[in-house]
Amino acid sequence: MTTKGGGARSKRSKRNGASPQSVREPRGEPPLSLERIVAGAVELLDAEGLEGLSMRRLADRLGAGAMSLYWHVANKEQVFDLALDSVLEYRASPHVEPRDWRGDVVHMLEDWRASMLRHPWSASLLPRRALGPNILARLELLGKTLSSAGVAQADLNVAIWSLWNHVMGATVTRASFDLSKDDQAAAQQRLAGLSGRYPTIESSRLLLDDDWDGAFRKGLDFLLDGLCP
Amino acid sequence: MTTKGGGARSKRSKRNGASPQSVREPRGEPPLSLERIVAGAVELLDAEGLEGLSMRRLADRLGAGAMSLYWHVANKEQVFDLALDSVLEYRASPHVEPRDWRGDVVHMLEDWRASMLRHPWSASLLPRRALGPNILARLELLGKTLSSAGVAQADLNVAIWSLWNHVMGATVTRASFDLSKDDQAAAQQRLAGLSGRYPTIESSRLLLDDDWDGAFRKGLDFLLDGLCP
DNA sequence: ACCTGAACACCGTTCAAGT
DNA sequence: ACCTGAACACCGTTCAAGT
Repeated sequence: MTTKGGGARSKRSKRNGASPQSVREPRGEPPLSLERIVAGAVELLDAEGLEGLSMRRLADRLGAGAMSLYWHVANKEQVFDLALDSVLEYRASPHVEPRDWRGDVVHMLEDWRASMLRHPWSASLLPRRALGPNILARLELLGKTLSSAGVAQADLNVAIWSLWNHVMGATVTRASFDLSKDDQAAAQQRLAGLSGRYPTIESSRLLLDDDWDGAFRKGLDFLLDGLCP
Repeated sequence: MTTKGGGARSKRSKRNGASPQSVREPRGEPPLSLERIVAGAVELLDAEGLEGLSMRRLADRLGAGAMSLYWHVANKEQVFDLALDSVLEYRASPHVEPRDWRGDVVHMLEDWRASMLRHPWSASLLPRRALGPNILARLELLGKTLSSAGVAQADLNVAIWSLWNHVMGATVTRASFDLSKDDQAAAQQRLAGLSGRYPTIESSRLLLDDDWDGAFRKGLDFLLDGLCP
């Protein structure tokens, strides 16, 4: 009777007595495609976080038998990879004039960060073996912009990775700190309690500063200053 | 009989003599302290990676009953937090002269990165709610150095986080890419196959460039240039 | 071609019980 | 104070079998 938990969890469970299928849309069972799987995974991740995604729960949510996913997908890893890339699609603005390259870069990276913060699980997932097409497209656009802004070919990869690092580091840090404001306050408390062990970051209130957007933007400016003097 | 697997493992396997790992000290069972748990966790993580650490396997490795860990530790999360911090202890060099602050910062951050790369699992663990004493000590030292180098109080937190981001981003990226040289080559292959879809990063060989140390160092220099013009 | 349940080998954690 | 096994509610994945 292990299905009881899963069944109860899935929305609108009407006494699922002897129903052959888990409860799904009252009508029109959809056909279970790769797209539906990925979309469902993103929904589930948004709702329950990284830990909340299991193959069984995902299948249940899609109204499919527990093991049906494995026809469309090799394993759970792949579901993660696909969900991650799907969330990083970049809808570039029409963007007629290649005027302000610096503004372009800032905009691209702020959009990148914002996309990930909209799905906080993506942050801890990103530095991943599989770089999907959307991630590659973002890297390509970044590289192209930097290149046309005059970054030397020899410095290009370093510049790309440095900006990538800034986005990843800032996003991952923010996503994990944001989830626990209380812990944050507790940490600062602890700092204070240890009176004098960490005087600098205590007095700068490093752990309480929650202007993440500003810090991201200012840090990015510093980095771009160094990259393109 | 789901216990069969676990039972067979924990019964101090007398017959599977060739097992290099699960065998414990034949004599003198030690007393199972917090320190031993943390040390064992680090060993297990080093040997088997993030997925390889389970409470049961850890207990087995320590020669303890499966559930004994829970007397010393609240849950698995805490084991992760403790293992992570334990790996980030900073043995600062005596360091008499506060001469070259820039060199000091570079040294600190390279040590930080090296410590994490020695235990690749730590990279994907770090941006974590609990900042242990060793992590805080590193942040403190970094802040102090920057501050005494003349970074304005108003910019201090931004500077610290930017450098943190660089270390975290670079380390996580490197740790995950390093684990899959083949995938990396395959990715570049794929890039080439898509002829023209990603021309810039294809021609810069972004995915094949494996001078991680150099990229980290150069990116850090750019960042420091921007931070302290 | 697509989906399925049963089965296998695991998990983390609780708990009453042992010493 | 410290440790234990059994039990509970889960996992990912394989596989023979269904349609």
